[in-house]
Order: sequence, then structure tokens, then C-alpha cells
Amino acid sequence: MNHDVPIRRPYHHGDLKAALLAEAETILENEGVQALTLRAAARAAGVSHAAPKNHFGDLTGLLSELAALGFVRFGAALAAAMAEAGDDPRQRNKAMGRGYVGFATAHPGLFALMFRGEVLDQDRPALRDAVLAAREALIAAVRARAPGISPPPLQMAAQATALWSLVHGFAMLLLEGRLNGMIRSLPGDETADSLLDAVLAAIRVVDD
Amino acid sequence: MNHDVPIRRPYHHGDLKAALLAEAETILENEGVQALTLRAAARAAGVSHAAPKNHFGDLTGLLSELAALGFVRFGAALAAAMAEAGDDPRQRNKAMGRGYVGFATAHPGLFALMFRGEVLDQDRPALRDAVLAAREALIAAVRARAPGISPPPLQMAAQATALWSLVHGFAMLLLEGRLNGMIRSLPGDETADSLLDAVLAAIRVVDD
DNA sequence: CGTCAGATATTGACAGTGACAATATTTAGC
DNA sequence: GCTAAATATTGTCACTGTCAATATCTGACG
Repeated sequence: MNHDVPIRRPYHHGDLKAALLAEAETILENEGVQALTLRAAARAAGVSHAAPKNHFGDLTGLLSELAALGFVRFGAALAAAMAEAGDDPRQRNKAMGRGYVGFATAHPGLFALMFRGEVLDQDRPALRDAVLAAREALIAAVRARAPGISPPPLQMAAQATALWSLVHGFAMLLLEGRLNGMIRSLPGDETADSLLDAVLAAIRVVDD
Repeated sequence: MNHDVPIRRPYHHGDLKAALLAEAETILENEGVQALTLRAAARAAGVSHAAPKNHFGDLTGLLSELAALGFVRFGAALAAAMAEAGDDPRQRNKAMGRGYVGFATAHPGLFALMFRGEVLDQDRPALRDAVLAAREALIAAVRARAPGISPPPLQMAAQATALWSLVHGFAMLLLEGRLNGMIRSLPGDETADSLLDAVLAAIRVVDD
């Protein structure tokens, strides 16, 4: 009895690629990148162990598509953070930093994956495009000054690199737990945000 | 014929732990962290696949010991860089940055491993000690000012975190190849070092 | 010297993984 | 409707980490 349950899933999933990416992200954030395997994602999506191959080729493909998804969201988060900021350069730096670090702490696994080039295929179109778009959002955030007049390109590049390095390093060290000692040395509310504020206040871009 | 070659390695290696670490580092830098497996290290050292277990327990143990070795060298490199620097704060910042980024580019695989807490056992004594020692070297590098008088601790922590984040982020982005576009925008010699100099020149710590 | 416990290394096994090939099922273009 | 392409399954293989059982060596203690 109960030979065949009438409700049987169709042979084809319908939107397996998106489902696999969603499951992959859940695994990544909940169990770490170690646990994110092709077979685990397939299991979570309820398909056979070799099904992902059709959509991603290999594990690098899956990770690259997931990272691409991350960069798309990352660029959007940066753009949103800048949209609320005014014209004051320091205000904008702060908004950029909060957006950058906020994304990293909100999606720590994804953020770490996005900056682990060794496991990604940078030539995959989806990833390539998403990275370029996020880069646009980032340099747009730095190019704060009045539109039309821009500082000399060399100085501009140095400033952008400095700000980017600062917030990126902060986010990385924060996720690694290496800033715990620093946060603890703060007075009152000992949050990462207040440390970031203090850090941005301790630094001055040359021609502010 | 040729039953038993008289020259046969002894059953015990003698210093297998150090040999495994040396082979592991070679694999790490030459083939990437993906290729660094317990069995690969054992093969390179010419021992059986389970021999590493006696010295490291598991893969995390091997990676942690290797990272510890990296932190020891890293601390020494920072200390050496600071030893040659004078008393001028900006001079010292520059020396610290060069030491930090120089180590990262000289040992990219090792540096990346050192800051991948997910695969390391931070409680392993060797790693714990090495990290603390390197941290000492780092804050000693930042605490530049005339001995005796020190800035308020809050500001001090913020400044240290800012400088650390800046050079760490720069090193990370550089190793990821994300700064290629920035380097290319420089005039003349387009080296990472010159970009680092420009970056440090574009930033000012508040009470310099 | 001798012996024996502990350290060190080997062999063998097992489950999990990525990748590939062969096959089955469904979809879509014509 | 028919057929080619897309999608999914099953089976297999080599490789890996880990563990258990065993072999060999070392050193401490008589």
C-alpha cells in the first residue's frame, strides 16, 4: 500500500539554478564555506548529486555565481548608503564606510567569499559584470566633490585607494575577530560601528 | 637481485614536524591552499599518508602551525622594518606599511592563510602565542611618539586601528589583484610600492 | 645490559567529495 | 507531432580526512 504518492515532483525542477544559489547561500552563512559543497547544495534543493553540473559546471562555477550575486547586492547597498548622504566629503566617507562594513557584517560568509579570488573564476561573465558594477558604485561614492571639478587623477586614485583599503581592511579584521581588543577599549557602547566612526575620525584625507 | 637496498631510510624521520611544515609551505605558495592537503604534505616529505597525524592531529592542526610560523616571521619583519625607521611619525607609518605589505607580497599564500580564521584553531598554543607577539610588534610600531607621553587611549586605539586597517586592506586588495586598475593609473614606475606611498601620503592621522 | 612503555610511523579501511560518462526524462523549436 | 537540446538521474572513479590496528624505534629505568 502507498505504492506511489500521487504528488510527485516533476523530473525537471523549474528554476533549479536560483534554488541552488539560495540553498548555497544559506549553507555558506550557517555552516561556513567548508560545508558548501556541490552535493550539499543539491541535497538541500532536493535533487540528485550531479544536477548542479548542468547549471554551474563545477564547484568554482557555483561559488563564482554566488559571489556575483553578492557583488550585485553589495553595489546596491553602497549606492543606497550614498544616496542618503549629503554633499560633505566627510559625511560621504562615513556613509560609504557604514555601508561597506554594514554589508560585510550582515553577510559575513558571502563577503568573505567575494574576496577569495583563488576559489572564483573571475572570467565568468556574471561575476565580471557584477564586480565592475560594484566598482562603479564604489568610485562614485568616493568621487564626492562638486560635480564638474575633479582633483588631479593621481591624487584621486590615491585617495580612493586609501579609503577603500581602510574600510576593506577594517571589515576583514572585524570579521576575523581581530578588532575585539580594540572595541573593548572604547568607552560606553562598545560596538563595531562606534569603532568605525572613531577610525574615520582619526584619519583625514589630504584636501578635505 | 637487488633484494634490499642497503641505504634504507630509518623508520623514524627524525624531524618530521619541521619537514612537513616546510613542505606544506612550499605547496601553499606554489600550488595554492587548495592543494595543501595532509596527504600531499606527507607525500612531499616521503612518509606515509597518516604520519602527519602524530604531529598535528588533523588538517586544521597543520594549517594552524603553519600560520603560527607565519605570524612569527611576520612579527619579526615588522620589528625589523621599524628598527630602521627614525622617530618621525610619518616616517614610521611608512616603514610599517612597507613592512606589512612587503611581507604579504613576499609570502602571499602564507599571509592569506594567516588571516583565514575559519580554517585555523586560534586556541592552539603555538598560534595563540605567535599572534600575540605579532600584535605586540604592530602596536609598538604605531606607538611612535616620544616615549613617556602617550595620547589618550581612545584616540590611540582609533589611530592604531585606522593604520592597521589601511595597510591590511591594501595588502588584501593587492593580493586579490583588485588594485591593478589603480596601479595602472600611476605615472612612471607603476609598482605596488609607489601606490602604497601615494596612499599613505593621501591620508593624515589627526595629530601628526 | 635488558626490558618495557611511550613515541613515531605504516597499513588498511571507510565515508564524503568533485568530476565524469551513460542514461533517462522533459521541453521547445520546427 | 517529431526531433534535438536541455535538464536531471544513476553509477563510477580517484582523492581526501580520519580513524583503528599494527609495526618499529627510542629512551628511561631496572
